[in-house]
Amino acid sequence: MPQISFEIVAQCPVTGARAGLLHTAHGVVETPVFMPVGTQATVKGLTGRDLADDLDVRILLANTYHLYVRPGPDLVARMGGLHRFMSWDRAILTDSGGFQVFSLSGLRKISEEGVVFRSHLNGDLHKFTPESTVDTQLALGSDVMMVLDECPEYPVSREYARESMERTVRWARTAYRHYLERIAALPTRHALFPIVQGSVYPELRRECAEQLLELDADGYAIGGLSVGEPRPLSMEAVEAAAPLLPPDRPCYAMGVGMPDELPEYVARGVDMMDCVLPTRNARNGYLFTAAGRVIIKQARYKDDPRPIDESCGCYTCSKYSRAYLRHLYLSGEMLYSVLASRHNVQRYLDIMREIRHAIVLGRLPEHLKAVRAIPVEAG
RNA sequence: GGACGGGUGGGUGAGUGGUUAAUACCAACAGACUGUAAAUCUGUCGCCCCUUGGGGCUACGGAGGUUCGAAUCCUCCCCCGUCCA
Repeated sequence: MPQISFEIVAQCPVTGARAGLLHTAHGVVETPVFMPVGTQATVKGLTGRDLADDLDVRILLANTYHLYVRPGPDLVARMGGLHRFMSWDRAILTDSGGFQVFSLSGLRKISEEGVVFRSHLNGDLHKFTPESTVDTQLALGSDVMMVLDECPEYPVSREYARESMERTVRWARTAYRHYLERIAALPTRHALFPIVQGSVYPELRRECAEQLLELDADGYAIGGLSVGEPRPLSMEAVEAAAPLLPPDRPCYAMGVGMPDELPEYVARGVDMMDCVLPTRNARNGYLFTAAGRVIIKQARYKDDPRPIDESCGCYTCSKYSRAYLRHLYLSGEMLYSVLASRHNVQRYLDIMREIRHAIVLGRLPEHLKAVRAIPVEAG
């Protein structure tokens, strides 16, 4: 019995891109969707009011590894689960910690049973297994859980990519078996997505996708993207895997991407994405607009009275000038991060709404053509 | 008037004979960031020239001097601070 369901409302006849509705235990999500990243049970700089009432975010992402090492799944469970703990009653997807296998590579050791981590906070040793990460995510109360995977770096040899991919498939089977046992006894609904790996090798991607199909999961993810590889190779990896995944289930491209990449992934069959870029780049002075980037610290914006993006309806753009935001940035004021993050997340959500709208109207090819013409630098 | 202390590149401030166009931090300017060890990190930062690497010029309050060589030592002068008259 499905834990979440996916309803396709429109499909692009040219690309096959879909507009859909993802029904979760915590509400309905319009797809294609961008999920803001709230690693530590918070989207940095944004309140629940910003996210829900203002930006109308329907699903966000949290991280199992980070919440595991602090404050710990037991505490979160005691506080009523992650939704109640962070006061977010909409959907939550949790990453398994698989990405940390990659990003904290100096602090971990991979074996067949799982990964042994050294906590980046205090050096304590922790072991993550396919089963334990399911349990941890269930303790958090995640709506969409991810299997533990290994996200290999780039470049990686074909040999290691295969070895790693095959281990990820074995982990996914183990996790799934455990998951099915656990949810049978639960009244709540939690999906578990396997993750397609295989680095930049299309045949490994295909092989991985085919093997994961046997799990008959509610949705599938494509991982290992944007780990340093040239963008065309990311696209190739998705092109290899996405067509093999079940057409009636959501496809989630993990950890992507830049604004110009989002429609490209959707056009290749992706329904869900997440990325730290809108929030991290906001804090680092890099703002996204419909007309290209604005690096707010640049001297050219010193006395620019315009909003970040004249076509944006967000709170920041309705109230504040580039000159003011630049001043806040250079002064190191925390309000800068708040206002910039709100704008960048708005931009990402708008990008997804525009894509969805284009699919529903049957105009995705025209939309793709238009967005490909957006310059790098805003005026 | 006297006694100390001090004057260094946009700022603060190291450096007390060569390896110093001069540490570091700040500012300024530019860049990176993709399932967040990130409110982080990197580069440039006297002028001119040959587009690697290098060459030339000007620089540590001012003027002289000692020395193969001075931001660094000596002399005088000018400023600033503290203290004593």
